[in-house]
Amino acid sequence: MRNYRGCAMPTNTRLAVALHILSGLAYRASSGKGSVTSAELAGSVNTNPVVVRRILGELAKAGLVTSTGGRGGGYELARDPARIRLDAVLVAIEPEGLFSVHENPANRACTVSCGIKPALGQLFERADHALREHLRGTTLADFLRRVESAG
Amino acid sequence: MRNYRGCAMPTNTRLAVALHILSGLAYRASSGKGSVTSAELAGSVNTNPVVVRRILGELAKAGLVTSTGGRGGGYELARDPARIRLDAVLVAIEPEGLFSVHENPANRACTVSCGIKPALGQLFERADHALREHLRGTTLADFLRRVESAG
DNA sequence: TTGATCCGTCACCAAAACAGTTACGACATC
DNA sequence: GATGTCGTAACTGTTTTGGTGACGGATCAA
Repeated sequence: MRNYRGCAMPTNTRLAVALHILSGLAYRASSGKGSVTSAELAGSVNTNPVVVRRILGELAKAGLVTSTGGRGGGYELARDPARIRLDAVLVAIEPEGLFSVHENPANRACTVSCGIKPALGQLFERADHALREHLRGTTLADFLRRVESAG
Repeated sequence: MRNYRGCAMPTNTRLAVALHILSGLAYRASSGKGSVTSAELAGSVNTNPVVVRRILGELAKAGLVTSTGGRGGGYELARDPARIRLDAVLVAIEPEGLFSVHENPANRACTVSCGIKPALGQLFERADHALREHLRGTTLADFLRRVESAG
């Protein structure tokens, strides 16, 4: 599908890249190896190490990964892949939720205009919650198994 | 929250505007009046009539509204608000789903890189489905009641 | 101590999408 | 025919994203 400007949809690939990175870390952890550098991960994702480090920075802030600097340094999962639920990844990457209410000031003469914002806020909050609940049912270990069986 | 560039999140307001517009049409329908012009709706949303018409074009393609040109023309709901489920609105506005897989070519030497795309595709498809199922539980009539009680 | 890595972050660029605006043709109604 | 409305094109400005180079600071090995 194309939008009215004839361009493809936007939709971030940042969640996809985050899951790719985390799968790489989980895969490496299952092999018993130590930390992984941003350059190695960038080679797997086929992008630039800085892009990988930016996303890893958000995952680190959320407590999902840890990093060590210097020679032999890199990134590791902060805990076992079976204890990382995918809703935590979504929250780390998109902390504000997926939908947003328009900021346009309300037209005081219009009933709909005056009531729309709280109604939308409640609707979007519940929709985000439903999405997170769904993702909560899958762990990173589950996801890695699907990646390995798909390859 | 702010992202790495210090800017606010993106996230379309197009779904919010679409629900605002549809609420306006449903509200007018409940008053027994006829069609509503894009200029009237733009006054409620506080935006430009062309922005409203663009979104209404997508809703019309999805069969949710109809339009009539010429003097006295405008937009009307295609069916009763109690028979419009909000998942249909999401599909009309975001037909490709909310998430997308990165297009970077796979690194053949990497197990994760080779298996990530089908795994992400399946995960995102199921997440979108869960979200649509949630929205399916609310009709435009339900939503309008919340708008009216919130005002 | 020195050097080699590696993270963390900044600055910059190009591509893409959205919101807003003006304009104009097509069409229906009066 | 005049009026009013949709449908759409073109353009601008703002914002986000992805990609790239650069550099300081931290860490580790020799």
